[in-house]
Amino acid sequence: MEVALVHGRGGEGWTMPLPGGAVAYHPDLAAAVTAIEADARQSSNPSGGAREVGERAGTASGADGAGAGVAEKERVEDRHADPDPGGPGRPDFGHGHPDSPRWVLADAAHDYPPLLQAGARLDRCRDLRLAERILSRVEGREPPAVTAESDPDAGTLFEREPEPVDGPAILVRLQATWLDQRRRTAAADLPGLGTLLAAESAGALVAAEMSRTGVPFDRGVHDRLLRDLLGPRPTKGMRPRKLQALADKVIDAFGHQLNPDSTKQVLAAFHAAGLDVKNTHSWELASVDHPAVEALKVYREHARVWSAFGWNWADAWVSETGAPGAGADPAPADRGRFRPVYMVGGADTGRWGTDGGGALQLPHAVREAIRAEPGWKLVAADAAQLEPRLLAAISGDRAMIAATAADDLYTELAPRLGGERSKAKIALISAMYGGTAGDAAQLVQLMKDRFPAAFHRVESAARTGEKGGLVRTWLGRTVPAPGERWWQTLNSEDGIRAATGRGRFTRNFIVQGTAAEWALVLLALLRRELHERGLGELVFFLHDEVVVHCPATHADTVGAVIEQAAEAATRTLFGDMPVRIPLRPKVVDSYSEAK
DNA sequence: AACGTCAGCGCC
DNA sequence: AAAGGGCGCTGACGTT
Repeated sequence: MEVALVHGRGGEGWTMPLPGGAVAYHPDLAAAVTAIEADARQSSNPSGGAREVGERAGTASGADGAGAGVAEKERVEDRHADPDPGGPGRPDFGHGHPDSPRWVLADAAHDYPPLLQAGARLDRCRDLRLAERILSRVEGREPPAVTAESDPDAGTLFEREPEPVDGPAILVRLQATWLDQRRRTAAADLPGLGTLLAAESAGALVAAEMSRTGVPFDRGVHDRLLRDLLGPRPTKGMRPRKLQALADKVIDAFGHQLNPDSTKQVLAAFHAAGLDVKNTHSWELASVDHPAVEALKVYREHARVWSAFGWNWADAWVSETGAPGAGADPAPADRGRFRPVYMVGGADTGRWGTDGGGALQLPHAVREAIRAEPGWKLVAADAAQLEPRLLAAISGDRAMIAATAADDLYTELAPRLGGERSKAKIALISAMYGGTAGDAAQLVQLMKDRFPAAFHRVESAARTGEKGGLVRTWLGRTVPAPGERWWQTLNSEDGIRAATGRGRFTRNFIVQGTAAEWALVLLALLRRELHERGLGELVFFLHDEVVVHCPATHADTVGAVIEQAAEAATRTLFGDMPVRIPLRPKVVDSYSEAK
């Protein structure tokens, strides 16, 4: 087995060719990174002309089936032989040039940022850590816990091994893991699994790139929003003036001192006022007639913005512009970029999470501060009613698939689901989430009558989950198997509750998880297209919406590209099935104008 | 002082 | 507006 260490321009760290044009990569030691940084400084184009690492290292690999001039037909055939394909005709969603390898990384979240820092861009990759989790769960197991012991740098890739491995030896481990995963992917015999692994890995690249790019953010606007809501920024340890006034209103309403942040004190205060409330949730208090209720509600809303998305938050998460694209104009002083850390596959369903920054919970109250830079626009696009559309697709319910032709699915279905749009919405959401309260039970019954295939799909997922079984998304992402404790307590009261809860989870999993993978494929295709055509930068992703930052002159083109990517994502998952999943792009200056 | 859990609520 | 799956983040509170 040939092992190559590629120095300088084009390749960094340890690499080793693998079958099928893939290249194992490991960022060996700080020394290699230092060398890259020195090189990047010399080449003096850290942003606009990011180098394609793949373009050079591919020649170093000399791997089979990857020579220049390979006919398109052969490439397609090769894809069919490959258990790890990507998008249509383009393995792993990269641009698919013959000399562009698939980089096999132990953990892109760890290994890719230094490469980005050095000015490199990976076209496509396989993330072994993310793939391992997906494959383990397909097999009904839990992936090994991520601990210091299983740190790839210590040479123990998904297995505990006492002796450290370093230098080229790590590549042997990477290769073994990759081959093992290929074998398991093929053995799983799930037609979408290769696409899922490719999309997850592409997502890892997108996440690292987006964290680096950041969301354009206007500190001045943010400060103005906060001042309007809270008053001027207070000195440390003090509440903002307007927030303190709200706290005083709560105190006045109760007629005695208390801390409105303390649920214990608030609950006691309601009890002292002769009101028998179980807790202080907003919905529990909604039916309570007491002057403190409204004051408390407003206090909590504002306190939330202050503590979670206020000045301290901006200090911690908004950094200098460093705009990769918006080069020419010097950015105004209060411009910055919000740079959250994304966790690909952070939720079991495959949705992303964040590790700090709260990017996935940005309140609408501060979204006005997310603003395009001068001469640029934000193109924000969200998929309307993504989950019910995917329920139609995965269940094969013909009547519901036909209804996805409409822009507003709920209005389209209303005549058959209770008459009003709002009732159709409850019927669908309750079917997908397992709701039973209020009108829900009756409306779900309507679902059963009018759309039996769709109804059966979520019901059987719930039944499987209650019994401890496994359910999978369209592409094959699989729920975690129940733990030992789940089985042991099965017949107790707690066990029954846990089983019902798991049923609700698996019911929702097939829909939410398929939505997550559709969005992942969309992101992967969009990333490739934006880069190939040099149109703009992906800056934000939130479950079913994307935001691209681009020069104003490109905005309409970007909108069209986003719509095309959505259509391509739908075809990647569902082929000729006549399901429609529209994505509505909107060109705006501020994120608050979207939606 | 540091850490974990809970209640509550932000987003999809 | 409700119903209800998935998250992250906060301050309070209880424990070490």
